Amino acid sequence: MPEATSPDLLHLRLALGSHLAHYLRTRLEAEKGYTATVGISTNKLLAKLVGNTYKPNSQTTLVPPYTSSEDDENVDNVTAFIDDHEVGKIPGIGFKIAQKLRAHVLQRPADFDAGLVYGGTKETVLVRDVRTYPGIGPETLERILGGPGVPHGIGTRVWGLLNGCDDADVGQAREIPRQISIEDSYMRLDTLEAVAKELRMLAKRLLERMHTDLVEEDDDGHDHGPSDTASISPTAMKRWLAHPKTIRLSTRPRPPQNPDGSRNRSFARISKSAPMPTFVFSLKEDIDTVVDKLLHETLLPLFRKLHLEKRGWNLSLVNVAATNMADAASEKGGVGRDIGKMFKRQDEVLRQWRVDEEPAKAGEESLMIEEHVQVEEGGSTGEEPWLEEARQQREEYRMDEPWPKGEVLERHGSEDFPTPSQDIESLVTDVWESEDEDMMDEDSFRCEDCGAIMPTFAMGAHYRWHAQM
DNA sequence: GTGGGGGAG
DNA sequence: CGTTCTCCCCCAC
Repeated sequence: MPEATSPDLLHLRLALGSHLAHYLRTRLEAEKGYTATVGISTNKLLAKLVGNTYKPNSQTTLVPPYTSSEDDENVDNVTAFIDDHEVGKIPGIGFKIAQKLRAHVLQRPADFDAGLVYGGTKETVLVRDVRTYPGIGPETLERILGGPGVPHGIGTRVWGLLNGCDDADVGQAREIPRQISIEDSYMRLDTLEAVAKELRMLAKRLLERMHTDLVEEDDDGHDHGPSDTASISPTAMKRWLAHPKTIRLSTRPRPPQNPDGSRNRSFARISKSAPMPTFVFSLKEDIDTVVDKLLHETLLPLFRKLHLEKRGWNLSLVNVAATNMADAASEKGGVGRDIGKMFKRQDEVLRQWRVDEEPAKAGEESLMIEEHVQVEEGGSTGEEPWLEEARQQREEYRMDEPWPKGEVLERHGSEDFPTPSQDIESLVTDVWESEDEDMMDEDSFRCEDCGAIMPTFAMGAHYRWHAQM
């Protein structure tokens, strides 16, 4: 991995990221009541992976060195960190790809699958095993993994992942999903009567979901539309935020029995789709009436197209989806999703299944931050030299601390903080200006002493820096 | 645009 | 920790 930045700048970015992460977690919990776990590194892959290190309500930073020269005895921490992961644990490498990679290094069909739970012979294939396998590289991987239907450049992509490289964007959450689907799995579903009954229930649940997710009830004449200057209409109006243009029915036929009587599970699905009938968008008609029409005019016909044989099938899963979201849905520059609303909706959905009233504990949302953090070898714990946990979970966040975890810096004195120079302020400004424009608006701060502009979360550290000069 | 593959959380 | 339920993106046709 080429060194894209100087060690000092890398250090600064990681420190900024750690700081921001702690600030965000602190405010999220104080203002919304949600705890969060964060990973901080230079890309999404690494941030995500390292975030798993310490799970509830904490944050972890992958510390430098991120690179090492070949004559260096010690490998860089990125490699050291990622090498010990089982291949299938890498985001972007799922079950299928992992099986192919295992088969390659094991030189056999990688049959291990079902359960070797008790065997103890865990032949887990690690990233290291694949990464160092003779002849391995982007081209070899492309050949192993590539094929019909496989995205081009998969070899290069996976090779990057195995080496801790990932250029995937960290995107904004959409406020309207591209698809809404409801599904159920079954131990046995092989009669048309039963199917009709299930389809009715799925259709009803889908309609309900469409209403809670896609219908906005602006009870107040608030600022929803582009121009609502004279909209004094407290008319508790409801309106669709998006219209799914397509409805899709998919099933998962239970795979036929093997000769030897074994069950080779398959997840293969088949599907048929049709235009979404417009009557489902009626906000006046009774739900059950709409469900009935949808069932008989759309879903049942779709099912017959999907399963031409009248019987003989046995479905293990049925799914009904509303897709192809029209207009408002495809807005790209959407702001972040309101996670409070997400949990609220989840709660509504879950409530109907909840038998007793457990103390509805707040969900934990995970954050992941690119850029930054701190470090250097050996934290105070010593066991994982490449990890530094910011663990002042119970402490209140203090703006005067330059780092979420002050002790790390103490060990190395001034080297841990950027050398004071006249460039540093523009450096900091550039960093976040170019990487997070949104923060400029409401969350920026200008130092009265030196004029540096920075996000407010960095204000405390900045003043400490002045004081320490 | 449709249907299937693969993956994330 | 494994399964279930969603949701997403890509590809070939």
